[in-house]
Amino acid sequence: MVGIDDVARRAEVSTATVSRALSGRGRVSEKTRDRVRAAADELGYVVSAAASSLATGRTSNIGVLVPLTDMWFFSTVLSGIASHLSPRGFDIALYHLSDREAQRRHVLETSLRRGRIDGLIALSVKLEPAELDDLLASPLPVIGLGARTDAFPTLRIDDVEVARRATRHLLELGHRRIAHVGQSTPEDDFDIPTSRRRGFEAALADAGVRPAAFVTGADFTIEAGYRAGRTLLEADEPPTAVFAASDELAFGVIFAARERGIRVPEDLSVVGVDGHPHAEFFGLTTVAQFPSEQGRLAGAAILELIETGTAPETTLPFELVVRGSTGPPA
Amino acid sequence: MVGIDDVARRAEVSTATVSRALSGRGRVSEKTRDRVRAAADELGYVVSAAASSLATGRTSNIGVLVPLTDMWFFSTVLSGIASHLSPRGFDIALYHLSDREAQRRHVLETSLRRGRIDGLIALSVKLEPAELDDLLASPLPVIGLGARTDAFPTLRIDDVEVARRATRHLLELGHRRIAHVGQSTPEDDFDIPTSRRRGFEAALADAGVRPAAFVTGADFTIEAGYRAGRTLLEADEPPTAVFAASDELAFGVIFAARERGIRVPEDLSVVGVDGHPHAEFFGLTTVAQFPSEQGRLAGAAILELIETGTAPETTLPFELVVRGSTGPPA
DNA sequence: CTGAAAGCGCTTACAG
DNA sequence: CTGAAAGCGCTTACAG
Repeated sequence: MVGIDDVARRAEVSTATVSRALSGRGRVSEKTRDRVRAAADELGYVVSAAASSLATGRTSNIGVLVPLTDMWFFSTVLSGIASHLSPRGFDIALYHLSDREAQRRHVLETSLRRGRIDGLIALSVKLEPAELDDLLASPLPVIGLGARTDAFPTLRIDDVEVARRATRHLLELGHRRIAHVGQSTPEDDFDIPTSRRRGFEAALADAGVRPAAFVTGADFTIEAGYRAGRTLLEADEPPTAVFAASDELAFGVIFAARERGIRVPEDLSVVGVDGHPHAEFFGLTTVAQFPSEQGRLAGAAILELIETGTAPETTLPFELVVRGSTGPPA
Repeated sequence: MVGIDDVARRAEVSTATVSRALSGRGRVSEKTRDRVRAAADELGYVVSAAASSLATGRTSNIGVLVPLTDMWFFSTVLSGIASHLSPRGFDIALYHLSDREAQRRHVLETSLRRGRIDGLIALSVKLEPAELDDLLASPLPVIGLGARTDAFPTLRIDDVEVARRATRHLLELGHRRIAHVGQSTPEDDFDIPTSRRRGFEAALADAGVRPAAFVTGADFTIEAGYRAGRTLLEADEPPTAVFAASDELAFGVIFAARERGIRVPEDLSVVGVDGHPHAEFFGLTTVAQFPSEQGRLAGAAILELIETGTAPETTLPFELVVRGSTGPPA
């Protein structure tokens, strides 16, 4: 590997000058700078990440902590993050957080603490209090995206409002037997699925309508939606409308309906959340969010936090997109 | 940050002994080792990645080079890679490769050469010859997954065979007017879409059947499949069967058929490639591959390549899964 | 089995 | 504007 000494020799300057010329920090005459750059180019010199990082304490590397689920959403956010960070010279380190206790501890107590990253973006991650302490015990700047927490600045859509908006849409169409499909856990006020359920309940309460049914164990997959849909539609008095906590869930509900010969939207209206690229093809009414843009904003926020020490709490936009999967009840 | 000196002081040994005790390299008495470990635990000491990497030349970090497309496939492969590497103490660095020339050069000439990673997994990446030279000019071990190349060891399904299998299935059902939807580029013999087209053509040639139609500009998205489907089905003599180069494409074709009131499979049979989790819900017949397992194998292969200097060329398994989207022609 | 010391390849006060 | 030198925090021959 060609090192800084090779460049210094070729440009006939000291390594200190090479470092200054290439990094842009410190004064270097234009003439010298050009000579150094030329030498570096000719030799194909690239600064060693480890050496530079050891000397400066900075890594030009941002970690992204992701749960293992909801592939479309996270990969879209990731590409948004990359599109902001990559042009600014930052690399991305990916940290998966599984459900396995030991694996999670290892990531939080070891992987994230090796000093490999300058900051962390935590995507919709739900951490136990002890895990949160682990994370906060390190001096690592952290930006959250999605889940609510007071522990670090977070970008998020207002999930309660999102759910309210979707549910109100069904109410306005005249529905009164409305079910919800999601993954809320009653003990936890802070996670995304539970906020969406609360918004659903709040919208119904405002209208003086009682929820027709809940399916709450459903993680955000098409399979879970399908199972939930079957359960709901087999009931004696099935709902005329379903608010699903994600588009994938909604797709599953639609498949379950189709299988039973229940027409959408004539017999059953379905609304989701996300703005998944497939939603258009399903004709799915949904509350769209914008994960790619969210990723860009998260990239900007972590750089700001690193540089200035603070970053604002940000509420992200969403938008009801009405398509053919919702209509008035029969 | 607590450093190796703090641990050495607390355990009353030298830093050399701390290093040996914690890394497991070199002889250390059991008693000393326990004392060092206890001290490290109490202090919450984690080895600095930069310092360790500078001293050893190893990073415990593997790069993954991904194109920006086909989210489901790549995120599934990624999680397979993580599931192999993470328990072995390796982190993952993500490198996006866009279509932008300047961005690509930067990744290949700079990002990948900072010495940040011990090896690279290149996912279905199609590189220009000059780009390939860039990549090979560095001493970085590389494993390919997907695209064929002689430049480094590659794990791949035999895409020609995959396409043959799918097409033969349609022929065996009795179809003779069969179209193909994909993204092949006639100039390039080595990429995945073109191999799939060749397999399609070969299977038809074996049966003495002429292709009904091609749509070749279609990247592997549901949108492209929808557009291709419309084009094919508007023709004077539409095909009775379609082989789509990916499941997402196939979904799009199915939506296009549904929109025109063309029944699947009575009026149109559709077969895809991938084994996408939605395929089951569409009742899509497909040639399934196993991206999560592919990721695990790629993780194992790159570690083997780093350790031994060689890794075998590997052909990955696939499997025709017959569902309701294919049947005999009317 | 253990320690003192050199060295990994940069960056950056400090002098000039 | 430029250079000599210390230092970033580890690892690892080399001695003992």
